[in-house]
Amino acid sequence: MTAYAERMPVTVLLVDDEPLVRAGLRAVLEAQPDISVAGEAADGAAVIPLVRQLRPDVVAMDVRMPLMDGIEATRAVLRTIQDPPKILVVTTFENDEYVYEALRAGADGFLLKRSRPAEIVHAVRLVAEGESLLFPAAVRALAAEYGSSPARAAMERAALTEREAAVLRLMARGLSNAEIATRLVVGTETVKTHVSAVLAKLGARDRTQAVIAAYESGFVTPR
Amino acid sequence: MTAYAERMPVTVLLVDDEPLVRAGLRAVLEAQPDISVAGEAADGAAVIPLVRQLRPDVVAMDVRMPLMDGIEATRAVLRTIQDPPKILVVTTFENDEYVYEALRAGADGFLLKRSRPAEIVHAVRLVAEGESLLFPAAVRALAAEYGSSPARAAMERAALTEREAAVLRLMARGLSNAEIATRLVVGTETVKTHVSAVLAKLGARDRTQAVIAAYESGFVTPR
DNA sequence: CGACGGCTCCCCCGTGCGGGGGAGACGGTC
DNA sequence: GACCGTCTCCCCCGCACGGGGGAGCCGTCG
Repeated sequence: MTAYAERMPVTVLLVDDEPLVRAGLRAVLEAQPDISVAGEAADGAAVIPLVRQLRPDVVAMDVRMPLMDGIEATRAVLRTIQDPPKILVVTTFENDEYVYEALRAGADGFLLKRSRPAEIVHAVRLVAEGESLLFPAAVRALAAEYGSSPARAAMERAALTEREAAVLRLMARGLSNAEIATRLVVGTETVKTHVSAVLAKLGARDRTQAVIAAYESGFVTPR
Repeated sequence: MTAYAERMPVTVLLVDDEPLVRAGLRAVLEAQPDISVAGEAADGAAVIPLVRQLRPDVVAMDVRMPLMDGIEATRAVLRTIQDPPKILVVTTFENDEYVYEALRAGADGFLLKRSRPAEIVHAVRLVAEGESLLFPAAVRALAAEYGSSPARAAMERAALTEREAAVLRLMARGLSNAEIATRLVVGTETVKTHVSAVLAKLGARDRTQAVIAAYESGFVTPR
């Protein structure tokens, strides 16, 4: 179970007033073994203490929020926190005046909510590495240059393979081997192989212990 | 005990042009054992064949989509499909003219993207049961009556005895029946009795689902 | 008093689970 | 070319798990 957490995964704090968007970002990002969501906030006003506490590498920050918007929150983080996290501004609209405001305020990147999961993942990895993503075009260019399967390279260094992670996620939802097989459109024997691999890698004796490890490690999260 | 999957889970088709929203809805809905996402579509134009193929109970339909919008798609489904699925219109804005259009076109419900997960889940369950959700206020009222989180509500209704709770705690730490028996200084048959009671009360099919419910309800917590 | 619920233990029985082994196909790396 | 990792599928096999019964002991409560 020392799997992911050990090799310096990218930790992300999600800040968006819509739980659905947070859930989506979380689902997309947690699917990557080298990215983990450290926490969530529903408003910019809650960012400062959370950043202090969680020390995330990246903050995925919505622009429009009820109490404190993304611009104010970005300014507050950069002013208040020493060695601040990278700030990835998340927005709905292509040409959002607020986004440019946020970038002027010091945000490191720019991400459209309508982006494909691979692009979202890629954007998080890039800003974490210190790259700047100022325009959606840049995201696409970089994603294209990266190759057809962006996740592959990172996956190879991960403890769980892509397939094993998928199986673990379904295990953590309470699915039986047969149900997982149906869902993934493979045979039950294949699922058993993956389950055995997961158990071995997590040091779990049975699927219940594996699910516990998934919760304890943050691979899946309650709520 | 024929727990969740048996009792006719609600199947949902997600139709939204934004992958992030689909991922969010999927994450929220799949967290419920009695709800499963049958498929996804990125545009209203793809809905008809998918509905024919998947026969979902509910279609969660975005209003604004590039090729065919939710109104047109709703009309198309109701006109084309015999015994059509319930249509739950998903929208970003509180007062969206398009939503009323969609409702006039025959949609069964109305859901704001900014809704809390519990509300989303509740809305899906209700339209699946034939209820209509025409206004957000109705959703909130019902959600409020329902309680904070579905899993918690299930736990509260469960009313585990002291012994059953003790057994569940140990289950959630990965112990086998034999180990729990040793720990509690009782026979394994006794543990099995308690485990069965826990499964029945939580509506879980096996110990893994019980442990998941324990985490989701906050009965046990990570870390 | 009897009824009831919680805790304890017992039986039988089917099966899902997990370990062990092997194997073919594919895609990379060396 | 050989090699390795992943994904896929197959076999056998033992056992823990979970469902279905039943039963005795002990409290509380009407």
